[in-house]
Amino acid sequence: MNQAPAQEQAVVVDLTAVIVSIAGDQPCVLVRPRQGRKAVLEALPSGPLELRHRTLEAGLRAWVAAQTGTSLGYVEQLYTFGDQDRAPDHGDGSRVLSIGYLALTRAGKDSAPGETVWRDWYRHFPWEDWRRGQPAVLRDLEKPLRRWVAAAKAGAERTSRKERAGLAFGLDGATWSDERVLDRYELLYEIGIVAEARRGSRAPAASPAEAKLDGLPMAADHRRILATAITRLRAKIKYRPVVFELMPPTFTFLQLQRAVETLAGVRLHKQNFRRLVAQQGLVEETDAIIAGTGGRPARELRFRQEAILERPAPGLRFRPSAA
Amino acid sequence: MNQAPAQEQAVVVDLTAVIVSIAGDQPCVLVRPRQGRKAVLEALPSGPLELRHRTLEAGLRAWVAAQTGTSLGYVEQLYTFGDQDRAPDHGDGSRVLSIGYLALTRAGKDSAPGETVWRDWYRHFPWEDWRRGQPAVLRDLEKPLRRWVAAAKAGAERTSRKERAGLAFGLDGATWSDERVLDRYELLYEIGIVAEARRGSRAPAASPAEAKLDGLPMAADHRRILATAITRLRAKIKYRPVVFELMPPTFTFLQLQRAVETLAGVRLHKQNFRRLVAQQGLVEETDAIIAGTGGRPARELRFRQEAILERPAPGLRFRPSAA
DNA sequence: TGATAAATGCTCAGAGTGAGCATAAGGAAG
DNA sequence: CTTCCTTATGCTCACTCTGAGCATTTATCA
Repeated sequence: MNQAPAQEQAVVVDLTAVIVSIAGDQPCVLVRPRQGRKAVLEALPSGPLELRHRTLEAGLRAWVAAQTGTSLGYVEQLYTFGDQDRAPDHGDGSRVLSIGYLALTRAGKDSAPGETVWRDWYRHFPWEDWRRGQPAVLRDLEKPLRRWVAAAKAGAERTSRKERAGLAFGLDGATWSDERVLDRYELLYEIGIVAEARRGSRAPAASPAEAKLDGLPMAADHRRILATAITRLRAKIKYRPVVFELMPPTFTFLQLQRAVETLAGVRLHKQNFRRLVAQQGLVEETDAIIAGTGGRPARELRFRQEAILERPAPGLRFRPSAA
Repeated sequence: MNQAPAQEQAVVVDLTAVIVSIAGDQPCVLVRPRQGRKAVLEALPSGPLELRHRTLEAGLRAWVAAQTGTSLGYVEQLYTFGDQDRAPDHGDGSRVLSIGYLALTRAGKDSAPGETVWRDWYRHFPWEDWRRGQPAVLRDLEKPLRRWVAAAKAGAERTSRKERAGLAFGLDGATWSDERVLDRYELLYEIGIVAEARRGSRAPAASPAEAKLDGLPMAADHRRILATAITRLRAKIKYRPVVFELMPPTFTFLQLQRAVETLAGVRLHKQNFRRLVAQQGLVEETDAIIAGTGGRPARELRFRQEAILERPAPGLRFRPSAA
């Protein structure tokens, strides 16, 4: 039992981290430039699972600290990726599993530890940012989406494609859901719009028109992992007070609202957001007042730690607003 | 790069399946008896990841089909478990990762494929079934829980323990949440009530009184994986129509309600459940009427497949009722 | 000093939800 | 056949939650 049987080849386990912070109005993710086949691509920090780490999460924290100098606060396992044809290629025929993690930190844009840099995640998902109304790309994506639907022969398959595309991208009267980030990315991958889908020369190269629709690609399947992370985070802020992991110790209502909007990619109704946060008891006022907000000074707030334990689901169950 | 460096020892990846079905009023999970050190324990079906499987899920489906004769319908990845001190011991010092999966099937209790058997999951979690009111074990668990709280020195630690125990088990005015299955199990593990916690002779053996409090243990960390699965499933039925994966093609409102109650371990208000399901458009009436329900005959229903695609979150957002 | 922007307070209509009353329609007991 | 029990179904009502938007207050800036 000590010797692996011949057919058991090496399985390599990578821990891959999506480390998120907010800088101004940008949701940032920590990436490391990596030389790809043709160009320099951005890669998520990742490292091998080592046996000395007693838990997976401890392993992740250890090498993130070593590699990027960042000490992680909130960490959550996302998903284990193991598709053979989408895994990073180590060139030796071994099977690679990536265990994806989501981590939240307050570290700002200025601190760019090691070779890493903070990048706005919407560069990789330009269709996900609705804060200034419907993104321009989205209008252009509609055509290839409909073409893909029409390409199926009429019947069940076409119906299914139509519903899938409609649901993911809010076509045909469906409403846009901020949480379907992964659905949308996977659909674009399947259609072949996303550059990663064409790597194994599985699909034809993008036409120049199509290339413009795609966001910035990432190394290996890292954009998929990032999509998974955004999906999870957007869902989670609605029922757990995780935004506060990204906030400074004190803040104003509007700053908190902007943080949520930044992550969710939507605008919220100011008074209702305020009411929601206040009545959930998630924050308490300090005795300070913050001036220079561009208008009437705001009360300074801080997160009430106790809130985590009080309510069953103390998140911010906001909904996008029209304005 | 072909040869693994010396410090890279073998990582073995197991796929572990929590296969759930409903038989009568029991939520069943497929288990296989396995000889433990002292007694026969129940183990979840699991098998190694093989390289020929192009995706993890395909691998899971393949060996579940081979081993248990069951063809899985709904499958969802749960979590990857890798804690060194809680992993199954293969006896060769290798690192074992288990990727847990949740699978739902209609297969009934009678079909016991291979060496496997269907077992009521509440045997492993007797404190989770509130369908006939507060479970008796729960009253008895309160004492050791409070002792554990009191054992911490006064201050932050004790406060934290008090809040954690209260939140998980609904003590001190907190309300019981059907979704905290994993929290509760992990807390009992930490306290040492759960037999698995004492395996590595880490904690003293249970007093006879304490042993009665514990549910039936499972092999390795399988009870933890099962707890994770129940947690996920209980959460998911509230926002996705997954119950229907466990239902026969046609059913009545009450049967559907009983299925949800079985999974969630709580009683629901009949008329409101009915209204909820109906107005969500999750079901449609067939033209049949089912007699012999013990009262007035019921309309026969079937799941509306289209419902999956219509609403953003077409689950059953029920809440426990008093009656 | 007036315009503008932000902070805060409050109202109001509607949808959604918990509880429970009331009626209908089978089956079993007498 | 009548009565009682059980489940199926319909409907009401009080309340809470939420989306929207009006109104005021208090800074900053031209």
